[in-house]
Amino acid sequence: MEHRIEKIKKQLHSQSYKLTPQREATVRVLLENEEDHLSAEDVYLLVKEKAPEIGLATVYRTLELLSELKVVDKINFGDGVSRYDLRKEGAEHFHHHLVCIECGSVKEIEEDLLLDVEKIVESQWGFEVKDHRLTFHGICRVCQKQAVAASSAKENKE
Amino acid sequence: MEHRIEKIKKQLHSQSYKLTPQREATVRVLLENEEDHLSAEDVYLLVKEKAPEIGLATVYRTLELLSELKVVDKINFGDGVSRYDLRKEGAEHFHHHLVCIECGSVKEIEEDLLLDVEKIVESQWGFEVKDHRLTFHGICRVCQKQAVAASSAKENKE
DNA sequence: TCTATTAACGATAATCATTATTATTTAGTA
DNA sequence: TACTAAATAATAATGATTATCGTTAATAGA
Repeated sequence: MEHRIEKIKKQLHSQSYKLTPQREATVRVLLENEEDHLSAEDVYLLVKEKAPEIGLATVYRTLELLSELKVVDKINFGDGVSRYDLRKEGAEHFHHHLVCIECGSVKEIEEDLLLDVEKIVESQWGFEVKDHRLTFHGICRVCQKQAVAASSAKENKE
Repeated sequence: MEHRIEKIKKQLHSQSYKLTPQREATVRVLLENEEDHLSAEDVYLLVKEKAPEIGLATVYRTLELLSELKVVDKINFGDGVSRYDLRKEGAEHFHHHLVCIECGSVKEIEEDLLLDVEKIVESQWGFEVKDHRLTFHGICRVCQKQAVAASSAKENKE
């Protein structure tokens, strides 16, 4: 964890930004909740637990800054809120998401599945790909099992 | 065009919705601007040209309805506005987008490039894919050429 | 060390897209 | 023709995000 904070600190310094206590607190919250997809409000509330004097605007400013530096990715699942996701160490690309339309869960895929597709896009459309966003909507493993269980229960009943 | 409106009318009727004049005007605007990625506000202004009495809320409601019926897809390019895109006839999936980070242009790709990737997701993550959203960010053909032209001009100057 | 300069901050007002409300209109039907 | 429910227009309300502005903290030079 400290190692990653050091790294982010260097990234900030390289663009002559500072890692202020507020920014550090925000980054720590992101690191501690890496699995989640926090909204700015979520981050604000979590940071407030440790540093109650922080302002919401600062959280927004920090997230925006981290987003520009590609430390976090700003994503939007269509619910009207932006969510912020730490980019994994060394990852060049945005990771992919699996959004379950039943339970709303979001799972991440680290593997880059788009290398071949990007080659096609570059050769066929002459488009130089810099980054991508890929989200699948569907039914997660858990909900599939529940659906099966529910339908067999119904059969027994009938 | 009339053919496609008829089809949408049937889709509405099948769920016992009506194709009111306001809804029809909205659909026509979408059909006439199929290449663009209009925001609700954009649609509203265009519809207003033909049917000035329409209200913004009605446009929102109509777009939401068409979105539920999968007639249009609601997309978000991260600029804080939802955009609405007619789904092509017979298309089962959302089409892909190429967003240029230089000039902001958005190009569509009709071909489904994700069939293989979806198979991997289904087999490896047990996730039943229903739909997808794929956007590439990068530099379009035009901007690439301009960059080349600009750098060679610079060389000549030096 | 002291002061000037600037970045960063907190509080809060402003903005803007979207949604909710409500009274009215329309279409279909008995 | 009158009844009922859906759909609408106008507008108020909401909620996320951004801008403003006075204050604070960090840094650099005298």
